Amino acid sequence: MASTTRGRPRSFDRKAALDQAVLLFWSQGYEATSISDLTKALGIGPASLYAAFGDKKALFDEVVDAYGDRYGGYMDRALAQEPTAKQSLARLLHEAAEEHTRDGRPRGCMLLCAGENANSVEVTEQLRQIRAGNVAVFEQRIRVDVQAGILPQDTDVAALALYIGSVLQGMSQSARDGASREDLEKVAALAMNGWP
Amino acid sequence: MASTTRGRPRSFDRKAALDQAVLLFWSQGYEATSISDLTKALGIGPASLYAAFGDKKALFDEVVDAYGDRYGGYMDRALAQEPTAKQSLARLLHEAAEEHTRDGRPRGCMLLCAGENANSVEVTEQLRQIRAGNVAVFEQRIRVDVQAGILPQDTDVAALALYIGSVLQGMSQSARDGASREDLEKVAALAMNGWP
DNA sequence: AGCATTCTGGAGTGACTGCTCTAGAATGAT
DNA sequence: ATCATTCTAGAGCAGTCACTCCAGAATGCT
Repeated sequence: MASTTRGRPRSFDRKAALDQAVLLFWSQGYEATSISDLTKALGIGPASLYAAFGDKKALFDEVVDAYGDRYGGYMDRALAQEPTAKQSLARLLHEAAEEHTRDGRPRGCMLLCAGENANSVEVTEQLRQIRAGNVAVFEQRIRVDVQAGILPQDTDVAALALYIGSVLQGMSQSARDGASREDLEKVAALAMNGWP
Repeated sequence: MASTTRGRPRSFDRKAALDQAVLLFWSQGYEATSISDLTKALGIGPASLYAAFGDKKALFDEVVDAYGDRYGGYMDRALAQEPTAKQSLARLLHEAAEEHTRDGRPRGCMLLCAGENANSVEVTEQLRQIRAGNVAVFEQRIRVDVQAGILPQDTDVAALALYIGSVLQGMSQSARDGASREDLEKVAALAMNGWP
């Protein structure tokens, strides 16, 4: 470390600042989180924030990446570590019930929450495509099981993937609305009842 | 009619203006819809809008009512016109698939969309409570069937109601994200597979 | 016709938005 | 020590926000 850079050193921890920004955007959304909110929370001036991250959208891009790294890992693990698509997605839903209701962080999924009602179409569309990407990953995982004969050949793969994605979004919203982990576990269990 | 009121008559159709306001708040959300958006869409000045509706929040309250009247009736009908809770809620989900994807109106459910990421906690909470009220109605309907012996005595009524509510919210979000009516019909069908 | 009443258009309110400018402070290299 | 470099604090930018003021226009009542 100690990357020898000239000039006055930054007076705040960039990584800690990014963490704070994740929490703010997560709980309030992109549009409703102002630069002033961020600088107040971080205890720095706007110039420092702009020097470190560029403009608001660039900061948000970093926030989205950081969110995936720090809070989104359970998805990949569930998909990778279970033998069947059904077990993978059941585990994914159950872990989502936990992740969406953890104490000390905003409720629900940031990829869903932060982009709603943003005046910036760009942000809305960005998160939308990440969500669509997740559904596409579900679809791939399910297709593997169909080809392996674990699921029937005539399985409507896309419909199943969208189903899981929709339930996930519904759980996220219910978490925001105050549902407990136990509540959401039951939702996840009921949702998997519908699985072929 | 011709309610004989003195003074200069209003130059615009109040009901049509309210309709327009519903569409704007529905598609953009409470916070992201500015008074300027509304006055531009209606072709009137801000003073006229304020004289007719009060402030932004009062207008939104009327919008919420109007939305329920004009677009929310399918819920009550589904709950009232089917013999069992299962049939009621299955119909509700299938009709939601249709309602959430109708051409010529914003996608999804306004009661979910409009309040997200609003700086006004009041608005967020207002819509949240309407949603909670809907889940409570589902719960009542299910409980009737339990008491009638149609559903097992040990049915977790609250969990089932939250399940339907969550799926509904997920469908609304998926509709916003571009899912077609057919896509959502399949989601609804899969969701009802999980029903006891 | 004259008056009280109600609405309209346009300008304007203070507060906030994302963002930038400027002066100076703190560093590494020379 | 000096210098280029990088950062910080604070004021300030134009633009937008919800909302209001005001003069005048359009009505019903008398």
